[in-house]
Amino acid sequence: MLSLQVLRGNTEEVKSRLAIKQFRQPELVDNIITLDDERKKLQAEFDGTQAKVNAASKEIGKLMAQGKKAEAEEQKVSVSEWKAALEPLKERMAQVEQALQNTLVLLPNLPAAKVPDGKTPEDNIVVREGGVKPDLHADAVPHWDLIRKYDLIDFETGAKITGSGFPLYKGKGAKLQRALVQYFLDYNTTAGYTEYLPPFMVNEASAFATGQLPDKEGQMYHATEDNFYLIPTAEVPVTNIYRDTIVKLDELPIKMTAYSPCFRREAGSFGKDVRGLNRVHQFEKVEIIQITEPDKSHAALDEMVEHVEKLLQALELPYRILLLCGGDMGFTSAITYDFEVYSAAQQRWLEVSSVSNFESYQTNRMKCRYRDADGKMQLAHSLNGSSLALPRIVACLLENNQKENGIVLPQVLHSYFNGSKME
RNA sequence: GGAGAGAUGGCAGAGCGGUCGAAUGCGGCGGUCUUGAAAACCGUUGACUGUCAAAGGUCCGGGGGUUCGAAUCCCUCUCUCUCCGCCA
Repeated sequence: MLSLQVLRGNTEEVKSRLAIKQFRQPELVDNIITLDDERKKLQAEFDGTQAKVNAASKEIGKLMAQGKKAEAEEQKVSVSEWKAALEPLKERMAQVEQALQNTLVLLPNLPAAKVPDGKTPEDNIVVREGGVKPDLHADAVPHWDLIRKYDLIDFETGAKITGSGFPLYKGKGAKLQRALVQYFLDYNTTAGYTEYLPPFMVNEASAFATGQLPDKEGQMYHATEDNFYLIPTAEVPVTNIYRDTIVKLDELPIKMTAYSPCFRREAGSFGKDVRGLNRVHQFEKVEIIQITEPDKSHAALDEMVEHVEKLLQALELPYRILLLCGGDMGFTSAITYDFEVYSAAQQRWLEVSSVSNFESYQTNRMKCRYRDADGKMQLAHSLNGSSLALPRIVACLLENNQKENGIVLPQVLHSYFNGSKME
């Protein structure tokens, strides 16, 4: 969440930048400042009275030690009067504090300077394209037909076991998943990311810290009996490793990677968007996460973008990189690049990665700080990105590499797949 | 699931209801000494809030209670450890 210092210090700038994010309630910023003023006023009053109570209590202790009982009793009377006055103050403070927090979490992150103004995906900027769109043979078909042809995924049985959108990978389909996960993790660890295998359910505090709660409550599966949430991405458990911590300056940047299944309810989707692997409730993903010093986070973002780009190049897939406009960005992000690969048989671009800098939005919620060179406590910055989300990569690998007699995998996967072709 | 023990500063570990934000050790930082380092010695070393700066306030797992006063007593929740049960 945004810090009060920023809101108070740059009120008008905050409002205009929120507008780029298509946030329509600038009055909330003023409400927050009013509430904070109120909070400070109450706090000052409370503290003053509490100070008197504390002083008198010490005095009573001394008087008792000296045997001056009568004087002690006198003091006790004053203390109880002060304490009575404290009660309503305390209550009022709790209310104001609660209202302040509740409003504060409604504000999305501010967009970075580079972020283009815009409302819809059409306003996103294509930063660059790479790779070559393949010329498919005449009988080329979409991946859902290839999946059936080569018996890679049994959607129907997945639906029987659980429900629609829970694919059952099978045979070479399952093996390809494993190969991709393995390859992606190796690629990331080689680049200096430390590998983690996190819990796949998180508690409320973790879901709040990275911004899934309260904003995206309905998009997560919720195990109500234990109040755990199934993770929508490894970002949640992995970033939370550093919740409530003060990291040492020389530990930064922290680079982490993790494989996890991802669970998304995604209510309300339909049609061709959800066909085959385009959109599912459970999928596999390898994530990269960084925690950095504030003045280095934007360079880290560029580095992560390049990292993911090279991975797509290694997979020999046609891709493009989009800089998202204010209206299409996530709630918690300051700047986001989306990666899309071209699905040749569907003739459309599919999002396979999203790389974002959250600046101090998550770390402020998480209380993840470090001490800078001057010994001052500062909020770190957090970033993450997918490298990569599997289903759509698989869809494109299948579609783009289909030949009359099988699917030819890119070179880099041969050793992981223990073969070069699916027939 | 049952029984018991515990949760204190970066770590380890004291703490009689008052003078405890908290002994001590280690670690960290600064210094003396040294060509440099080690050792030794001296000093220093939690966070939040508030403020120009301070004063003041809050925090000893979370929440509640007793008391003029709680790290210390009571209740409750969570977590950790040990033993038993169950089990991949």
